Amino acid sequence: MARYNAKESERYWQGVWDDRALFVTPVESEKPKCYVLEMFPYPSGRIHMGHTRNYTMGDVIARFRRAQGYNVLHPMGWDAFGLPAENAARDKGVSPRDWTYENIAAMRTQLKMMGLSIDWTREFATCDPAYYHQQQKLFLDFYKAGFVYRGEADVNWDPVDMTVLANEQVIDGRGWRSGALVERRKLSQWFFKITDFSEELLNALDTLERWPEKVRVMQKNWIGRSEGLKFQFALSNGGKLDVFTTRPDTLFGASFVALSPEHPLAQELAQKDKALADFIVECRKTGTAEAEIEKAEKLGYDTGLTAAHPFDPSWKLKVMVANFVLMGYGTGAIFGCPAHDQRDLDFARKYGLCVTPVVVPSDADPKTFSVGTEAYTGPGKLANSQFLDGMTVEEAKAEVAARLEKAGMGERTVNYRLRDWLVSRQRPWGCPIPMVHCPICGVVPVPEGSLPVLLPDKINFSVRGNPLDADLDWKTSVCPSCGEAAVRDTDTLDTFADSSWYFARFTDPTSDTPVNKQAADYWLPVDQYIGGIEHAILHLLYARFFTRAMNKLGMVSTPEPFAGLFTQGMVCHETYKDDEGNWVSPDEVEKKGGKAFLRSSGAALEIGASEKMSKSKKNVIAPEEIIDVYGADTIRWFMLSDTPPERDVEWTDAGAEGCWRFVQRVWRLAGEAEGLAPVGTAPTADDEISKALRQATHRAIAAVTEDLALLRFNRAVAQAYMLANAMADGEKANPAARREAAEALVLLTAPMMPHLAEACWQGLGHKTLAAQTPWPVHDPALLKSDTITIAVQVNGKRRCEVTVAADAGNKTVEAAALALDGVIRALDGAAPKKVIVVPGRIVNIVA
RNA sequence: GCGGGCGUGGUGGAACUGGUAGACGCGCCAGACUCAAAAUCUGGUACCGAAAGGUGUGUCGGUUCGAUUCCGACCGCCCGCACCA
Repeated sequence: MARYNAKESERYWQGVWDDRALFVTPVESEKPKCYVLEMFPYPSGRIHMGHTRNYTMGDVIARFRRAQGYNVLHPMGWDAFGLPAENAARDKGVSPRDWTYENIAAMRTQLKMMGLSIDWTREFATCDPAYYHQQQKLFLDFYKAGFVYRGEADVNWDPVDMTVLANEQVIDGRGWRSGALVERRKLSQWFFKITDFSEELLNALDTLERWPEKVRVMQKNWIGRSEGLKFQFALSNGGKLDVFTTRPDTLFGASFVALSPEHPLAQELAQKDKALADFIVECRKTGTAEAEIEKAEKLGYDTGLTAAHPFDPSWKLKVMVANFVLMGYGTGAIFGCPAHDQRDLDFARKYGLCVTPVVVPSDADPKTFSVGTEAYTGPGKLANSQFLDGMTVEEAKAEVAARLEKAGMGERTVNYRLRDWLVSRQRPWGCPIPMVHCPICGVVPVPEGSLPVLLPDKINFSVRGNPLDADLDWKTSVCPSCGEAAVRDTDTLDTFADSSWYFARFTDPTSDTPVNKQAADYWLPVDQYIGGIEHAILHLLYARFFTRAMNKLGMVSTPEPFAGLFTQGMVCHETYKDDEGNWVSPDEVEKKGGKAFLRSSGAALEIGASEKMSKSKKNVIAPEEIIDVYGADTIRWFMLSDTPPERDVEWTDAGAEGCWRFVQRVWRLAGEAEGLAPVGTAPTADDEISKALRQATHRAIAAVTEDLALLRFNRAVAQAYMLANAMADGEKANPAARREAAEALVLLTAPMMPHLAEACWQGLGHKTLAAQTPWPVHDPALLKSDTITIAVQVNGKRRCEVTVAADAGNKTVEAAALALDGVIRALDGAAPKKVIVVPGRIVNIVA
C-alpha cells in the first residue's frame, strides 16, 4: 500500500473544505451554540510553535463540538496596532499599514496550512478603519456614560524622543531607544474608570468556575481589596490629615504619622523648606528602580509638624515624610505603629521612635512582652490601650471604628489596589481618540456622524515625538461645538483596548454599531477561550471591564466575556552553545548518542536547558519547515501528545518522528479495514476476538469523548494509541468489527488530524466528509465485561489476582481469594482476621 | 516576605471521588523481513535478586485494612505579587 502523502492530501482536503464553505458559521441555527476562541495573534509576519499549539487546541475543540452537533463559532483576526509596525516603518521606511497587511497575508497563508476549521469570512484586523471606527463609537459611548475621564498622571517621558514610554521601555532610568534620562511628567491623559467596577470584578471571579484557579487568584491580588478605616488627624498647623489603616486596633501603639513624598501636604511644605524639597527629590531617584525598592533603606524627614492623637488630643505624634509611603494607595498618609508593622518598626528603630506593643499573644505576659527587631502581627489581646484593653484584635478594630465614626472623625472604607486604566498613548499606529480640543469649549467629542477619525495616509516617522502631533494637516480641525479652529487629540488608545472587545465584534463583524446585540447575546459569553498565561491579568481584566461596561450600556446581556478559560503552556526546545559561548541553532546541530555536534565542522557543542523558544537563544523551530517535511497533522498531533496542555512542552525531533509514524499507522490500519465489509455493515461480536475488539473500540469512544470535553488532549492521544494497538491484536476479528474499529479510530482522531481523517474516511468508502460526520457514541453494554480481574492483597500488600464473574457477590469473591495459592502461602497457616472486599476493585485480607 | 503550584522509571507523562503504581509515547534491547540498510512488524524494558522474594511515587512522621492520592513537618524546583499600611 502506498504511503500517506501528507502534503498532497492536506492541500486537497483544505480545498474541499473551502469549496464547500464548511466552516462558515450559519447565522441562524436550531443547534446549541459553542463559541471557541483562541487569543488572536499579533501579525508579526510568521507563525511560531506557540501559535500552532494554541490554535491546534482550539481547533480540536471546535471540530469536536461541531461533530457533537453544536453550532460552533471559531473565528480569527489580528491584533494589528502597536509598536513593532512603527519600528519596522522607521527602520525600513515602509508604511506601518503596508507592513502590517503584508504580515497578515503571510500569516493567514501559514495558518491555513494548519487546516484550522476557522470561519474566515469573519476575519478582521484591529487596524481596519471599519473596526476602529466602531471602537471610537464605543469610546464615546463610554465617555457619555462616565466610564472615561481626563486626568493628570505621572508618566515616563523621554525628553529626546518627546514621547511617553511604557514602564518596560525604561531601562535603568533611560529611554530604551534614545538613551536619555527619563523624566516623570504630569500629563493630562485619558483614563477608563475601571475602579468603578473593582467590587464587581472581584466578586464575579467566584462565578468563573471554568477559569484556572491561578488566574483568579492573580486577578484577586491585583484588585487588592482591603477593608479598613479612614480617619483624620488634627495637625499643629490647624490643618487636617486623612490616613487609611487596616489596623485601627493598634491606634494606641502609634508613634508617628508619615506622609508620602508625593503627598500634597509634603509638596506644600517643601516650598518653604529647601531640605525637605531635596529629600523629596532624593526619594524620587530611588523610587523608580524596582529591584532597589526591596533593599532600600527606610528614610524619613521630620516636618516639624505634629498630629494630635484622636483619642487623646494632648498626645502629639511627629509628622514625618517617609520614602516608603505610597501616594497611590489609600490616602498617601499613614500612622506608624512600630510594634505591629515591620516597616514601621524598621523606621522607628532608625529614628529612635518609641515602640509600644498593644497586641499581646495569648501565651505572653502583657507586663513583660516586648518587640525587638520583628514586629508582632499575629492575634492576641489588646494592652496599653485604655478602653481597648483585653479585647481581641477584631473587637478592638470594631470599637475604634465605631467611636471615630460616632465622633465624625472617620469612616470605615474599602480600599483597592486597582487603579484606573490610563489609555492615552503618544503613538501614531493606534486607534485615534475621537476628541477635539477647542480653545473656547475645551474638550469636545467628535460627533458620531463625523466618525471615523481616520489615521493619516502617510505617517512621517522622521519627526521627533508623535508623528500625529507633528502632522498639522491632520491635527487641525474645527470645534464641533462652536465651529472655531481647534486641534484633534493626537493620542491613540492603548492597544489593550483593541483586544478588549474583539470577541464581541466577531459575533457580527459587519454590524454598523460596535456590537449587534442579537448576535452578541446568542454567542456570548465565549464558551472556551484559550491563550497564554502571560495575559492572566491585563488583557483578561480589561476584557472583563469592557464587557461589564458594555453590559451596563445595554449592548450585551452577559456581564462576563469568557465562561471557560484555558491557559496553555509554552513550547520549549533544547539550547546549544559552542565553545565560545555562542548560541547555536538546532538546524546547525547534529545529534549522536545524546551528544550534540556542529553539522558543518563536527565540533562538539554544549547542550543546555530546554527553554522557551526565542530568537535570542536561537532555539527556534519554524512550524512551516515541519509542515513541509511531515505535514500539518503531524505537528498538530505532536502538540496534543504526551504533555498536559497547561504545561510547557518540549519539541523534539524524535517525538515528531513518532507522530509521523502514527500518521502512517492510522493510514495503514484504515487501509487494511477498507475492503473487509461494506459501509454500514452492523458489527457483531460472536467470537472472543471480535468481542474484545468491539469492547476496545467502545472503551476508546467513551474515553476520548470524555478527555476531549475536559481538554485532556494528551490522554485522548493515549487512548487513540490503545485503540490502534487493539486493532493490531484484533486482526482475526470479524470484518465488521474491524471496520467499526477503523472508523472509530478515524473519527476519534479527526479533530486532531483532520486531513488524515478525511483521506481515511474516503478510503473506507464513505462519500461524506469526516468533518461532517456525527461524533461516534459508545454502546454502554460493550463497556462491561462478564468477568473481572481484581487484585488480592494480604495486609495491604498485593500478592496475586483473582478473576471472577463481574456480578459475583462479596462472599464468592472472598472464597475465591482465600483459595488462591499465593494467599495461602502468604498467610502461612494463620487465620484471616478480617477480609475487606471492595466490589470490582480489590480484596484485602488482614492476617 | 506574601500568595499559588509542583516533585512518579533512562525520558515526556498515566493512575477517576484513598483500592493492582508506571497506561500511552519516546528511547533502549532482542527477534522477524532484507544480500544489506532504511521503513515496517513482533516481543521485552521501575530497581535489587539466579529464583523465591524484596524495595520503590523528594525526605521524615501520622491517619487507614489499604496512601502517588488525605494530614503535619522538612528539603528542592517553578510561577505570580511585592514597602498596598
